[in-house]
Amino acid sequence: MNYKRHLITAALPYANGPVHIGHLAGCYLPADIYVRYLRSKGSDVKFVCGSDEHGVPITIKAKKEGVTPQQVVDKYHKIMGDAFKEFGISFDIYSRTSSKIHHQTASDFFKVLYEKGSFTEQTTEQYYDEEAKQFLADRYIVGTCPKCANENAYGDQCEKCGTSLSPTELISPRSTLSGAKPVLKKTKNWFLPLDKLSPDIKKYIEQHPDWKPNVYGQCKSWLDSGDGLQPRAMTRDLDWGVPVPVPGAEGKVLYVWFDAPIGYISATKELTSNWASYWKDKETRLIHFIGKDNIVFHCIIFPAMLMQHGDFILPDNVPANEFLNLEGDKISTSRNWAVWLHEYLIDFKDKQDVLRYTLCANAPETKDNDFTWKDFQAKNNNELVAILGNFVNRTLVLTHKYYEGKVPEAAQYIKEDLLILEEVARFPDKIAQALEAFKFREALAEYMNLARLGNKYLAETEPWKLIKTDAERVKTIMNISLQITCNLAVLGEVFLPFTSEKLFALLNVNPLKWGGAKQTNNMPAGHLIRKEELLFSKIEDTEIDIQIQKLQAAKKKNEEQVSAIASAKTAISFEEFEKIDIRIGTVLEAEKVKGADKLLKLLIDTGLDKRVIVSGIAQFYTPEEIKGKQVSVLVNLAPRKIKGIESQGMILMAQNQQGELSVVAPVKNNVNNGAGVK
RNA sequence: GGCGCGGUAGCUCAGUUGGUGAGAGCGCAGGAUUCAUAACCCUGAGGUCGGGAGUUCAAAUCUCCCCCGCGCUACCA
Repeated sequence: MNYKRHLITAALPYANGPVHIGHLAGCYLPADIYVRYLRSKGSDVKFVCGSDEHGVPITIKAKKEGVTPQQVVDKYHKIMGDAFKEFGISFDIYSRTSSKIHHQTASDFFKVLYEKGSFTEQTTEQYYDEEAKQFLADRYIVGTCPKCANENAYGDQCEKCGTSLSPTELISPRSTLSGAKPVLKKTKNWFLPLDKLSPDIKKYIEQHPDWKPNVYGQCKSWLDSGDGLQPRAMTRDLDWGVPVPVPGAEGKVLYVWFDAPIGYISATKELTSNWASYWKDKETRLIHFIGKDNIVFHCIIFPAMLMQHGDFILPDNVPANEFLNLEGDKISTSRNWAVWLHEYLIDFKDKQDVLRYTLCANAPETKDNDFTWKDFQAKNNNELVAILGNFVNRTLVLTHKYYEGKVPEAAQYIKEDLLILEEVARFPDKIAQALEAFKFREALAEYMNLARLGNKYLAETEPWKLIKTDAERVKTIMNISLQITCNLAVLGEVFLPFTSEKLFALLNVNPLKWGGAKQTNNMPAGHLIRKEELLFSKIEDTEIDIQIQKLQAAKKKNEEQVSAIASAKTAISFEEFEKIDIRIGTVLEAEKVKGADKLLKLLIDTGLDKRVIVSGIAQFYTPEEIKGKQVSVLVNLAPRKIKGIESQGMILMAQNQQGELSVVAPVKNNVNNGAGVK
C-alpha cells in the first residue's frame, strides 16, 4: 500500500532512570534509522516520543529520595532527552506524560470509552494502608519472598530471585508508606474487557502475518493460549497520574499503561496542529518501535483501546526487538549492570556513531544478543576505521596529493569503471529494501559493502602507480572514488549521522537526499574539497579494559550486597511458638505432580499418620533422592488443595541466597518418626 | 507442565513453495601491496546446519520425540 504519511513512535521511556545501550539498541536506534531513511526519501513523517512519567515506581523513588514525583520525572526527563539528543535520535518532539496536553488527551480518551460503555466496573479487594489512608499498589507493599526469603520483595515481584508475585503471596506484608500491616479493603475500578474484545483483536492481529515472527507469535500466544485475554484494570488507586474523569473515581488515576500509549497522541498534538491527519487518516502509516517487553501493550491493549475509541487508525506494524545483554548478563538498572549513555559520552567523547554502529550491527533483531566491549572495539577498529574510514581517507589524501583538493574530471570511463558505477548506483535501493523490511543489520552491512567496493576499486586500479604512467586515467579513478565517498555520506546519514555530517563538510558539499546516491556525479569537476581528517580513530585496549573493570566493580558490589542476611522477624511469645507442631517424618513415596514444574507429591509417615503433602521442591530434589529421607513436617498447618491434590501440612526447607532448597532433618539417626521438633 | 520465539563456521548472523558441492561479515592462516590509522586487496582453512527417528529419488528446509537459551503462563503454605 502507498501511504501518504508516516507516524513513527518510539516507546516512551520510563522516567525513573537514565537511558542505557539496551534501550538504544532495542528501540530508539532502529526507529531513528527508519525515520531518517523516510525523511531522506522525502516522505511526510513525524517521529514522536516522550517520557512516561506516571505509575507507582516513580512515586516510590520520590519517597525514597525525599522529593516529589514531579521532581523525579523532571530530573530524568531532562537526562533522557539530552541523551537521545546527543546520540542523534531525531525525534520531531520529545514530550512527556505529565504535560497538561497529555492529561487532557488521556482524560478525554478515557471519557469517550466510558461514555461508550467500553469499560466494566469491578470491585476487588486490595491492600489498604489504614495509617496512610490509601490503597497500596503492588509496588508499595513489601514483605518476605515466599521463594527466596528476601525480606524486601515487592508485591509484584521479588527483585532478588526474579519471581513474579502477587501481594497476597508475601509473607508478613507491610506498607512502604507507613510500615503498617496492610488490610484488604474493597475498591472499584474500571476494566477493559479484553476477553470480549478478543475476536476483534484477533482479527486485527491476523491481518498482519507479515509482522516479525517474535511479535506475531507472541500475540497469537496471548490470544490463543489458556484462558485467552483477561479483563484488565485501566484505573488504579493512586494519587500520581491522570485523574479518572468520571464520577465516583476520587483518588484514582488512569493505569499507567492506559495513559502511556495515549502519550503518542498527545505528543503529536503538541507537535503539530495537523496532528489529526497523522492519527485519523487511513492513509497514514502508524509504526511503533518498542522492545519485546512492550509487545502486549502495543499489539493488543493499545489497539483495543483505539478500536473502542473508534476515531483512530491502528498500528500497521510493531517491529519489536528482543533484548540486548551486556557481557553475558542481563542488563539491570538496579544492579547497575549497564552502559549508561550519559557515561559513555564522557568516556568516548564524540564517538556516538561508533556506538550507533555497534548497536545496529549487533541489534537483537531476531533473538537476544550480547554486547561486549571487545566486540565494540573490534567493530570500531576493524570495520569503521579499517574499511569505511580508511577508504575515505585514501580518497581524500590522494585527491589532495594529485589535484590540490580539486575534484578531477572523469575524462573517459573504461569498462570496469562503468561496472563499478552501475554497482554503486544500486546501493540506495538495496539498502532501502532491507530498511523497509526492518532488517537494520543487513542494511548496515550493505552500507559497509559500498565502502568495501571503494577499497577494492582503488586496490585494483592502483592510481598511485598509474600516476607515473597514465595521469589522465588517474583523474577518472579519483573522480569515481570521490563520487563513492559522497554517496557514502548520503547513505550514511541514516546510520551514522555525525560521520555523515563530517563527511559532507570534508567534501564541502550540501547534504543530499537518498535518491541522490543513485547518481554518480554528485561531485562536479573542479570542486574544492577540504583537507582530510580522520573519520574514526582506533580504540586501544586500555580504554576497553577500563570499561570492563568498571563492570567488574559493579558486579563485585552486587555480590557484596546480596550476601546481606535478612534481619530477624518481630518477636513472638512462647505461647505463640507452642502453637506450631513440627514432627519428624519419613518420605515413603514421592512423585512429580503432573502439569507442574516445581511440585512433588509426597507420602509421609509422620509417626501420627501417613499423609500426602505437596511441596514445591521438584527443582531441587528428584523423587528418587527424597524418597526414604527424614524430613521435618509442620503437621498442624491447615490443609490446602494444590493442583487438585489436598496437601496436609508442609515440609520445612532451608533456603540459600540463590533460592536453592535443602531438607531440614535430624543429623543423628536416633530420631523416630513422630518425634517433636522444639 | 502449556504456549511463543530462537539454537547454522571461533564470534555476529543470511539461508524454508525441500534439489546446482551450505553462505556473508569479523576473527584466524598464507600471499600480494604501499595511496591509506601495520590499514586495504587476493587466497585459504574452518561447519555431525542442537540431538535422534521418520517421510522423500532428494531435508538446514516437512513430521514426530528429546535437549538447550529467551519470554509469557500454571503450580510453589
